[in-house]
Amino acid sequence: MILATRKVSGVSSQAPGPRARNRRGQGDRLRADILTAAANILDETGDEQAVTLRAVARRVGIAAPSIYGHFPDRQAILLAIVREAFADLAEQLSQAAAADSGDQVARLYAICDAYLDFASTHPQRYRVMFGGLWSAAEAVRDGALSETEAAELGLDSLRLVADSLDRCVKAGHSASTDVLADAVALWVGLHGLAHQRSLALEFPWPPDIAARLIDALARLRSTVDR
Amino acid sequence: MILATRKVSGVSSQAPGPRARNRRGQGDRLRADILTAAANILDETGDEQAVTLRAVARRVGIAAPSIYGHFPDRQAILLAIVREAFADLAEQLSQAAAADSGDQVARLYAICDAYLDFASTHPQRYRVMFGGLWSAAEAVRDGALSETEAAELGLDSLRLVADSLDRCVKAGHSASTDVLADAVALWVGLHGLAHQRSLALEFPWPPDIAARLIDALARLRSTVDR
DNA sequence: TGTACATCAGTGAACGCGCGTTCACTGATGTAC
DNA sequence: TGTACATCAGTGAACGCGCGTTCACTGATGTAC
Repeated sequence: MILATRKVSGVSSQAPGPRARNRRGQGDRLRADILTAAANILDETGDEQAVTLRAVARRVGIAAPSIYGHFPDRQAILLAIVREAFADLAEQLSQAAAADSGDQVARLYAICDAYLDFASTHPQRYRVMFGGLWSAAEAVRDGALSETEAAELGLDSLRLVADSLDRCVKAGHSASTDVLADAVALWVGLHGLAHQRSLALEFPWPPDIAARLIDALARLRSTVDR
Repeated sequence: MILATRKVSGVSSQAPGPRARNRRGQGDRLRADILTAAANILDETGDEQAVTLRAVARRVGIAAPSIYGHFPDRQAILLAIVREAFADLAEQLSQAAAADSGDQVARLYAICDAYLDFASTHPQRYRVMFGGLWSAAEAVRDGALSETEAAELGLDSLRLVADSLDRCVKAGHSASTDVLADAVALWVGLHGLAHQRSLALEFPWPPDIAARLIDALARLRSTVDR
């Protein structure tokens, strides 16, 4: 009985059973399974080091060397996760931006909220995206990531913020005179809040901290134009 | 000859020679040496995982088990580094605040600049302070750090910012109506910039990005009071 | 002034572990003839 | 329609490595008598 209990708890972090082999031509499915498993390990442990080839293999239910058919090495898995995470983030923001009600300030808010939501939904992944141990600089040095691609990584989000801020200015709701610079400032502020919150330390955040950052950095005029 | 060259390059990351044993009663010196060595490894590699007992011992020039006389385990070393780093940061900010010229805005700027300077001088250490793999939450869970102490970690800096902002308000230079909340927002903004810069990715920062954040978040009135 | 002895500040060898990676392989699946 | 065979999608055993930690120890240093 004790043994059985042990076994259950020991297996809890693994896939339910041995995995059925993919049919011919569908080998790429394993690639996707590897990525999800790795992302899950990351989200659960919050530790990049926990994403080992062997841990990933255990969870997927395959032998460790099977991974080499799909990724050249360990770093490639982490890089793929980060790439996917940035793509996810960009899509979430796009969706938030798509609901265009005509109220440009509401649209900017929706985008910023989506950003903060993404970070608080996947705090661990967010931390790794922005330089846990995985650092884009390192990946560039190793040649796993081109320099231009690295520079491009968070830029989609920034562009969306900048575009949205621009609309606010044009609609007369923002006093910004340098939209790009203010967009960068706003984005940095959002990142600061998102990152600090991702550390999961209790902190008595002012309830309106997000609005405070957004209003100030986007130089929004109050509703009753002052 | 080849062997000699190898030896030199192999030793390059270690202490110059074998270390002289401390005299009786001065055993605590080793503790300090261990900490500096660990901090240096961290600054050079930017990798918390590189701070291994054995790597630290190699650099100090002692045998690995000697560390146990001073630290109960590996985590204790990292925790001590982080504690020290936060104390350093607080002191830097205090020094910046001490030069009180009577111009409260200049004082606030000096404090903020000191914060950003600290981060750009020790980018790797800064990243670890704010949740590289070492996370305060983890240390609290393991009982290595009390909850109140963890909450206290960055608070000195925040208090200094809040106090300085308060002075600006009282001198009529800031329009803030909730000094604490705005101080938090300002601090979050500084952290966002400091952290993003610590990733060492090239990014076309607007030259006045810091001032932009500080002015907006501190709700500073322009020189010619608008 | 001499000496026995406790203490301090470490050392060296060894342990078991999980890791990334390599290697030669296997067996089912689809395809050419 | 049958069959030989290439290919695909993996496996299992093994390697060498550096790690954290434990253990029994050593030799210099200071101190009590």
